[in-house]
Amino acid sequence: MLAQRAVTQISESPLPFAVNAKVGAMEPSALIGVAMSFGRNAEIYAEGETSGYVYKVLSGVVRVSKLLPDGRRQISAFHLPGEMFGFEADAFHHASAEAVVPTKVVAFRWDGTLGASRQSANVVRELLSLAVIGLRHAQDHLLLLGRKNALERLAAFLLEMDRRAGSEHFFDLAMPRHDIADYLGLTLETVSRMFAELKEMGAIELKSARRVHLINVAKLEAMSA
Amino acid sequence: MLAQRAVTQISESPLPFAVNAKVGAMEPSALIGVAMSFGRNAEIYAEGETSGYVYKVLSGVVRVSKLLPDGRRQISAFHLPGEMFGFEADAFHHASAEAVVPTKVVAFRWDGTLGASRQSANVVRELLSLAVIGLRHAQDHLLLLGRKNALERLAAFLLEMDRRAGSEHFFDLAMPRHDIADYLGLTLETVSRMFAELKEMGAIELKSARRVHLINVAKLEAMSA
DNA sequence: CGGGATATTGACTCTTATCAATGCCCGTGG
DNA sequence: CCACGGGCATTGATAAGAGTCAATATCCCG
Repeated sequence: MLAQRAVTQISESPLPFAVNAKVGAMEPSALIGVAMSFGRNAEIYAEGETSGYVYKVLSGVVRVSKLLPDGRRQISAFHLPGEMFGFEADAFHHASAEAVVPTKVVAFRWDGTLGASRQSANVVRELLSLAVIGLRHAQDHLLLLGRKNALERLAAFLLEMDRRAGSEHFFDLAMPRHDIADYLGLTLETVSRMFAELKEMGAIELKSARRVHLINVAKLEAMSA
Repeated sequence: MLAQRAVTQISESPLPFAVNAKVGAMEPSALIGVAMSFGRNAEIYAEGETSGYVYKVLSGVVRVSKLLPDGRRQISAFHLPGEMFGFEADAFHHASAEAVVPTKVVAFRWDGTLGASRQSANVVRELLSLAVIGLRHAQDHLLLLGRKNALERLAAFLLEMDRRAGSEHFFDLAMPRHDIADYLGLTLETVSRMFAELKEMGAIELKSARRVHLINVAKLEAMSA
């Protein structure tokens, strides 16, 4: 259960550097970033910890999750290179973030409570745009968790991953079945069975457990509800 | 099924007025607002419609929801007086908003895509703060929908409503069982059964179906997981 | 090539959904 | 003032979907 936590937290090269390594579209260009590396399953920040930074993924994949006291976990999002995460309204993290695979991020100092115009207006505008996009993703995911069945959830997940990987209909999943299950609100066994079902229906093929080939995208879209 | 839609959309007094009717904490003080009234179940905006405004609740209750093609619905949030809703990253609404009870809102012109500094930096900062708070609520709700059982969901819902009503442990629910069910990802029958169970456990009392009295808050908190 | 983590598959259980009947409350009109 | 009617809520019986527990199977990685 806890084998997932605290493996290798390799915090590397805390060399402040001005931001010009543009990976995605948005860039808080007025902020100073610190590059950091994390090994597989390493914790980037934990729920309850004091915040003070926003993060941008340079390479790898990050999962943001919340835990119940008894260990049940819900992953709210996977973040791919170019995406930002870690926004908080107050001084504390209300979710935790971990590297799914070896991952590099840049941390930008950010005090959400900062009063006056200590930050450039453009940075704030960019962050607002990102936060609103995050809100939209969350609403979509609420619909998935609250109202879709297991097959619909997996179909939607595979389409989301495909789209974010470039819509080539052929991609590798960075995360294990357990993470997919915790993202989709299912058990890993059910996820596995739904993979089998999608295969039987001829909607997908699996080269290996992680290597996905979408055979019939239209069918997947129809069944993702 | 559709009896819920399009009852009375009373759009009243579209008199632009400078914002000084402070209802909540945040106020986009540089924006001009238009007051509007909506009857029970009236649509404030629909999914797919062009956006261009953010809204603030003056009185009443608003539900924001998304629908699947077959009619399954997920309510992502209920908004009470003082709260803002309707943020969009692009020109379209990705969810719909309706009045749960007769409701007054103020609509503020807002073009999220507005490039340069057409809006005051403070307004943007306030909206960012609100969006991040919305993100946090969404994460909590994802955990509820993905990982909590029916009883835990209802307990958490009642505690949320109590807190937002002033934590007097005695309040009226503005919404019917059907809306609670669609917020909690359950059926209305299950919601009703869980109310009965909470009563049997001595955690709550119901003066009527909508009038809730929290008898044992500690027990509710323990069981909301 | 071997071994541990990851994934699949099977048998069975349990929670919640579904379908259906009844009850309750409140506003309206006789 | 009381009876009626309609929306809303409760309760019951049964079914279905996903969870749980358990036994392999497979895939990397060293």
